[in-house]
Amino acid sequence: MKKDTINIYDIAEMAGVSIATVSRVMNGSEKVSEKTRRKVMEIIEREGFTPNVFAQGLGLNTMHTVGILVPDIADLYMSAAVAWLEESLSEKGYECILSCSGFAPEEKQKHTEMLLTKHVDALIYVGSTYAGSGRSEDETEYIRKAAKQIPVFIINGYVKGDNVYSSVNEDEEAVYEVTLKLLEKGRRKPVFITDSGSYSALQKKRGFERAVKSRGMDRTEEMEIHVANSIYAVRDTLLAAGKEIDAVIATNDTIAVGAVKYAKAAGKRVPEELEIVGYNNSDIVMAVEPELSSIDNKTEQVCRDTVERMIKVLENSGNIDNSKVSVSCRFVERNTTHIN
Amino acid sequence: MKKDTINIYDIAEMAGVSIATVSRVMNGSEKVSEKTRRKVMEIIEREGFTPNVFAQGLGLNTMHTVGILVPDIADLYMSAAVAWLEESLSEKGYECILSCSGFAPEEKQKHTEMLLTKHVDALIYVGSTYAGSGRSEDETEYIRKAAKQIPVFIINGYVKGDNVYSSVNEDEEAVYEVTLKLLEKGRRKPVFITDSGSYSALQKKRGFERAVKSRGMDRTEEMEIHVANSIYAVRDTLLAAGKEIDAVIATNDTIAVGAVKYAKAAGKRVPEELEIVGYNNSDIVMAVEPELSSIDNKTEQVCRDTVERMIKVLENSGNIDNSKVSVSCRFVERNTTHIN
DNA sequence: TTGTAGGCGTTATCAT
DNA sequence: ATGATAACGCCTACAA
Repeated sequence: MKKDTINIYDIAEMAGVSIATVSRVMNGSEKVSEKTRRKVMEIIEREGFTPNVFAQGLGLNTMHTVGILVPDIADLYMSAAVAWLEESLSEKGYECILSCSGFAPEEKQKHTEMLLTKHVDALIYVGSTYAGSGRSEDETEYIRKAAKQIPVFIINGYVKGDNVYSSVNEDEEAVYEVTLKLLEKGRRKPVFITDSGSYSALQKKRGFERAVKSRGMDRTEEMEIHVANSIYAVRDTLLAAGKEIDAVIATNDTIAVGAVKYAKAAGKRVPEELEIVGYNNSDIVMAVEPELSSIDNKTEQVCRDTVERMIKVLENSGNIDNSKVSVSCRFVERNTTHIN
Repeated sequence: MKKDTINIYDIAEMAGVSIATVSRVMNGSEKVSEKTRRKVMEIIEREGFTPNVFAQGLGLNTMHTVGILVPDIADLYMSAAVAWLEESLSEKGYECILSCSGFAPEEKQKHTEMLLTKHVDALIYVGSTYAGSGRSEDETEYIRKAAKQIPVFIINGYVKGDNVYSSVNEDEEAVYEVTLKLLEKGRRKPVFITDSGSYSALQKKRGFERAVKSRGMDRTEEMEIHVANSIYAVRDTLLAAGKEIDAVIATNDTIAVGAVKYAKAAGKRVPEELEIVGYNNSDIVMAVEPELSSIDNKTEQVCRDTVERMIKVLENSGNIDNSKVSVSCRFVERNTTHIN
């Protein structure tokens, strides 16, 4: 039985040079005469030779691969983010290993370890669920541990630590501003709805509360609803609560759609009697009727920037790049609000 | 500077055995005495040793990794499929490398080659775009070429070839039946709308045409519309066409939502004046108003089955498993039709 | 049951 | 500019 794949020795032999020379040609070293380079290249191309990545990895301890962790790739926001990340990474010559961890802490850790085992060059966590609630440092300990081995990047969440780079949206500000506008236009019974206790959800909540208080209103527990991330769950929760509400600020678009469904079920006109603001400005905003006003958190930009930073960190490792980057959001008004 | 990672030699030394023994313990070989096994295991665990995957790969020529190709991970159907695939693969101890190829033939081929270069154990193509239009064998040649090296699986598309395993939905039948029902209920101006000329789109079209003809109607060019995969594009195309239509069969849910938007813009009541059927039964069906009737192509089942088959093929390689599996679809009626 | 040694295909460090 | 050779860390005949 013959070898199945051609290797550097074969090429060396055909070209009548040593493997060292072939390696130099492959890696674009200067120290090869133009003549030999051409000769070797010709054979490499003719034979369609590509170096064995395992052997390369063994020596260099890298396979130009990055691990992407995501709680749920079927989620609109996450899949959009992964799409941008993959594109950017691919442009830069990196492959990505996708790992869907779910939301459970043990699983997040397990998937992280799995990826480290594969010797990826960096880790990118997508979604603020990985940043925990901020209540305890322990929640994010596994991230710092990973960061001891390779640089770690977080999309939309802040985790403190050496070698961990965060990219966060100015969610507090965005929610503050939009809530304030709603109140200024006369809304009196706003509710904040979230499905999560993550870093970013907390930022948003803070923005909401700040706006409410700044208008001299009492912020009450009743103004804040925690619910599963499902259209029907939101609709039914609101119906069951039976409260008077005239504005909804949701921490994602799915929840906001649930609010629209609630309005329909309860016979409330949107936006006249109930204004609704979503978050993420995902593709679903167009599907709903009326079309959803939403806060755009600039996924594309954040993802591109993150990959850019990753490359920088990887190339001049030791770079003291700014470890936390903020990007502002943009309110996109459609037909579920009327504040501009 | 010290070595950064502990290796099999270190463990062997600590345990006072040879590396061969450590290797045997790691791989669960029978030929190790219970005593040494325990001693070695203890040290392995204490040190948290994990074998270097590159070295393993170099020898065994596998890293327990599969390549997943997808034209667009931000698409609802694709991301749902990838979610199921990743979950199943992960359960079986496989990692997945995600590659978003887009729809261009050269890119599909390039991404395929990239993945082969990484020595993945198998390739999974998600979406019938990879199966081409069926007009020419050339379109899918790159798939057969890949299949010479590793088994190839296709989710929702059929490609003929050795070592390529297809999983297809009975799309023709599904569309035939639903179209027939619509016609039987009195619809006279149905249109079929697609964004694609893929294998599965063609199956669907065939089902549509068969139903139309079976009712003694003339199938005309006008009944079939090709359009970009965008809500607004569909809406505007239908508005511009200004045709009388009373039923829409769409090849995906996004297109169907576009039809709903058209109905609203044109002042047609759904489903009374216009019935609309989507495809994929994706999450978006709930967001629209009225909620979308859609054909469920059982993504979860197809993905799980595919991974199951993959494992089988990988384990007893040479297995002559059935290379084409069909799964039937299920029409899910919601509020854009009234045929049941 | 255990150990020795060769091979997997690169890259990199020396000589030359 | 080029070649020989030693890592890299694992697996697995083959020997003992």
